[in-house]
Amino acid sequence: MAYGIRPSLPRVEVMLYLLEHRTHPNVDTIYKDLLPKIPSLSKTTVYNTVQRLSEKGAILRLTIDEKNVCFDGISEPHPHFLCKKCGKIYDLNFVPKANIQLDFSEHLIDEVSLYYRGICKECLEKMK
Amino acid sequence: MAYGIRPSLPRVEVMLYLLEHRTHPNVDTIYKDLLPKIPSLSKTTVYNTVQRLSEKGAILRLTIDEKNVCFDGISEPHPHFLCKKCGKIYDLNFVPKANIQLDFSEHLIDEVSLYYRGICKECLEKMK
DNA sequence: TTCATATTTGTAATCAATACATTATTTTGT
DNA sequence: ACAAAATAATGTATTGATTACAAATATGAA
Ligand SMILES: [Mn+2]
Ligand SMILES: [Mn+2]
Ligand SMILES: [Zn+2]
Ligand SMILES: [Zn+2]
Repeated sequence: MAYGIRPSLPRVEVMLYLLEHRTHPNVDTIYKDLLPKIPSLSKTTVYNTVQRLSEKGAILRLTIDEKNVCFDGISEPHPHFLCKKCGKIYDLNFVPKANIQLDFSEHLIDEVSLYYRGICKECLEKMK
Repeated sequence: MAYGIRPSLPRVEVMLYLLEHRTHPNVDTIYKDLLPKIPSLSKTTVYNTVQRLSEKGAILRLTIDEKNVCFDGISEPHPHFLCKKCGKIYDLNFVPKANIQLDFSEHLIDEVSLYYRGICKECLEKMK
């Protein structure tokens, strides 16, 4: 599987799930969706797996939703938008320029998250 | 208190606490620190208060720490840094330029968060 | 095969956050 | 000032995401 992770069945399936479902799901959603395919799967394994995958840099861990952590199979940093109405998380496909300005704080930075919140296009149209 | 919030004792004290303690505390910390001064305070009141203050725009609600929500008495948006070693949250005092580029996604955006994570200056020095 | 290691599983525990009912305080109208 | 209504605070119970932990299973090297 690369990233120095042994490609067990749950790990491969979680990784594939995240690559195929670009919805930024949480652990519970991943678990429920994979259970039919892997009946022996336990939720703890999903927790273990996303933990491992994210610490190795294979997936992104999002804290945009304060209810629970969400995950993204695309590990290149990119901005996200959370709709406060429907709860969906969208990708925003531009590269934030802010990342570059970090020289003068002397912390060692290894992660950047850019989060936007508001009402999504779809919800706006329903409200008209 | 302005922001259309009736200035009850707990509300004033929570607001003052956040203005005086620039540590981005969570509810439990606010509660424990104010309890000696307001012995009747309940944690539910602190939850209610930060909820009210943040929805009125008087304080910032941070989701940088996946364990719990943290709060900031400075309500102007500014970037934050979380140290993965010691857990401290620092202000980064530059204005991110990324915010401006949001035209072409047609969502209605009312909140922007820019979060950095890594190892803070202090922890780096201890490790030497 | 055998042993050591890594992984998975299931259950129990933790703990932040919320729900809700009760009490207290403040405001409004008289 | 008084009564009624509205708002706020409190305490307890509950929810629900996440973690801890121990037992079972699978993997890989020797
Ligand atoms: Mn994404
Ligand atoms: Mn701050
Ligand atoms: Zn929406
Ligand atoms: Zn630190």
